[in-house]
Amino acid sequence: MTEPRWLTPEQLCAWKKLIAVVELLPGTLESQLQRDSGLSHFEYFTLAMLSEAPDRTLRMTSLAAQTNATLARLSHVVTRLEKRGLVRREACAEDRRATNAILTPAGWTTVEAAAPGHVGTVLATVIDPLTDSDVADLDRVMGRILEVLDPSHIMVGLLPTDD
Amino acid sequence: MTEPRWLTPEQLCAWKKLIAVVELLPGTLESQLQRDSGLSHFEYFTLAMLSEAPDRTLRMTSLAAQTNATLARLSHVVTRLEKRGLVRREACAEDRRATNAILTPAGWTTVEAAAPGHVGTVLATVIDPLTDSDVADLDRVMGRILEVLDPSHIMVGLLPTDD
DNA sequence: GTACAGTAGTTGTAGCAACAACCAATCAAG
DNA sequence: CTTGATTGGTTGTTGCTACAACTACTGTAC
Repeated sequence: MTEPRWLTPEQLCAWKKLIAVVELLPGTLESQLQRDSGLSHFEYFTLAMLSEAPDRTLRMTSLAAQTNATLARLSHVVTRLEKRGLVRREACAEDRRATNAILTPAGWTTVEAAAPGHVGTVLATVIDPLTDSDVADLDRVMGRILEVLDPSHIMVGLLPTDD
Repeated sequence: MTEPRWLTPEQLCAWKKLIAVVELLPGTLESQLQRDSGLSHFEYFTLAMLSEAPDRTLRMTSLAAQTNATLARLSHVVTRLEKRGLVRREACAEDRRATNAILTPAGWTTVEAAAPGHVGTVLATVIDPLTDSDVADLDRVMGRILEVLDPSHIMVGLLPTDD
């Protein structure tokens, strides 16, 4: 085995901060959504993706890709959302293997109601502490990391538009 | 209800990238550690904290603080690590309510063996894609976000030193 | 048309984390 | 010393995710 590389003090310091954010941020978002809207972040995200889709409808496979989930995980989650009346399933006419997930009116109401609180949390925890130039740096640095983590750029559309 | 604030396009773009990193990075670290060392990231982190502590010993409460875990979660994890012979418990002499967690020799060997692979993954996914100036920006921006997420700076010591 | 590989999705199971209930030891007040 | 509050830690339950097995359908080759 070759002598392993190590991090410089500057790299270590930055790394520690990144890992701390990675550990703490999901919990913050999760608990706000859970408390204010009774949704996990993944559930919110799933509803949000559907709310932006044409006819508020997406194939399970494509919804799984947009939410960065496995089909199995998505299937379980959609089952729960279906039981709560926020989403319904429908057989796909063109390909009878396929299933469409459709946002119900109740689901639309739910995601519309949840969005402002969620965005408020994002603003408070991430955006407001940063200057415009910080935001630009964040964008650039995360972009470089993503080139490694997600070379095919599957993670794209997020958050619903307000309008 | 007041008109909710929204993100500017630049902010939204940076936010999307941050959230993508936050979603993808843990899985990458997790699977490397699981595959190469049979440890979850949290287990590795727990062992790493102990390996840096004086006498490789820490009170459960203080270990929980350093790993950003609840006492309940830590207790379960230490039980598992104890069954694997990587950690042992010992009643605390000064305060008989307290329990010390102690890294065993086998635990030390395990964390020493796991560290290079883990650090290699960190380098490959996060550090190497960045310039020195990117690293400095990352440090500054994450620092600002952490001021909100973790004002008391509990998350500090990480990763073992090589030596 | 039928055999076979690949695609779409569901479901069962096992393992881990969050939450809450719980026990034991300490500390402070009278 | 004994009551009550606090701290330190463990354990049981519940819910969610990963993994693997399975069904069902499609398309292609023969």
